[in-house]
Amino acid sequence: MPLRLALHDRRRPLTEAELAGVPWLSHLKPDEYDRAAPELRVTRAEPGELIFRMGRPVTYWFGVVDGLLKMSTETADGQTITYSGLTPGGWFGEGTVLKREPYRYNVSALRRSLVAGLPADTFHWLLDHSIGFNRFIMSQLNERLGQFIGALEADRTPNPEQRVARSIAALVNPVLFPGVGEVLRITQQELAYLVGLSRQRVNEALHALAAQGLLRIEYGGLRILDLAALRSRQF
DNA sequence: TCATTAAATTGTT
DNA sequence: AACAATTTAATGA
Repeated sequence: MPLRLALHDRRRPLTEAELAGVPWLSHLKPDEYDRAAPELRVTRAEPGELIFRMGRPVTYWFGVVDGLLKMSTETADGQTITYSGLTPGGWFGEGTVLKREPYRYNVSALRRSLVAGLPADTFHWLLDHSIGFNRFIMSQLNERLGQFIGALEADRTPNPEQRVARSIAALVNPVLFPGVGEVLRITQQELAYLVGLSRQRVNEALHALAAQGLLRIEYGGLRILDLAALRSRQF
C-alpha cells in the first residue's frame, strides 16, 4: 500500500537550495526551524493544474518555489476574474489558513511550477510559538492589502500601458515575492492572461514602457529597471 | 564542443 | 488569428 501511494504522490522534501528560497524560514529561531522545515513538501504543477479549488478545506499553506501561478475566481456565468499572479518566493492563502475556512478562490499554474506546502497544523503551531513568524505574516498581510488596492486602481483605467505597468510592479514586489530578482521570468502571453489583454496589446505596452527606460524586454522575461516608476505610473 | 533540428517566444500584419 | 523572425533547448556526432 505505501509503495502504491508513493507512485502517485509526487510530493517530496525540499532541497537545501529550495529551503534557502523560503523567505519566512529565516525569521525562525533554530528550534522553530527544526520543527517546521521537515514538514515542508514540494510538488510539481503542470500548466492549468489547480493547486487548490474554491470551497475545498484548507490543508496547507502554499508558496511558489519556481514558476508562475494565478489566483482567480469564476463568476456565475463562467467568466474568470484574475486577482493576482504569484511569483517565486511568494506564499499565499494565509488568511484562509488563519480562519480555517474553505478557500475562497482558485490557484492554478500558468506554467510548469514548483509549489511548496506547509501543513495547516504546523502553520498554527508557528503562529502560537514564533514571534518572527508572526512578524512575517503581519507584513505579508499588510503588503497584500496594498497590492489589492493597487489592483483596484489599475482596474479603473482602460489604459493598457498603465495596467501592464501595475501588473508587472505587483509581480516583482520584493516583500511578497522575494525570489523574483532583477529579471521577472514571464512570457508576454502569460502576462496577457494575467492582465486580461491580448498579447498584441501587451507587446505594444511593453515596448512603450521599455522606451521610457522602466524595463528591458528579454526573451522569456523582463528586466526591471525602475520599479518605483512602474508602481506609481499615472496618466 | 559544435552543428543541426525542434520548440518556444516575440514581432508584425 | 495567422505568419515570419528570432532565441533557446535538445540531440547526437
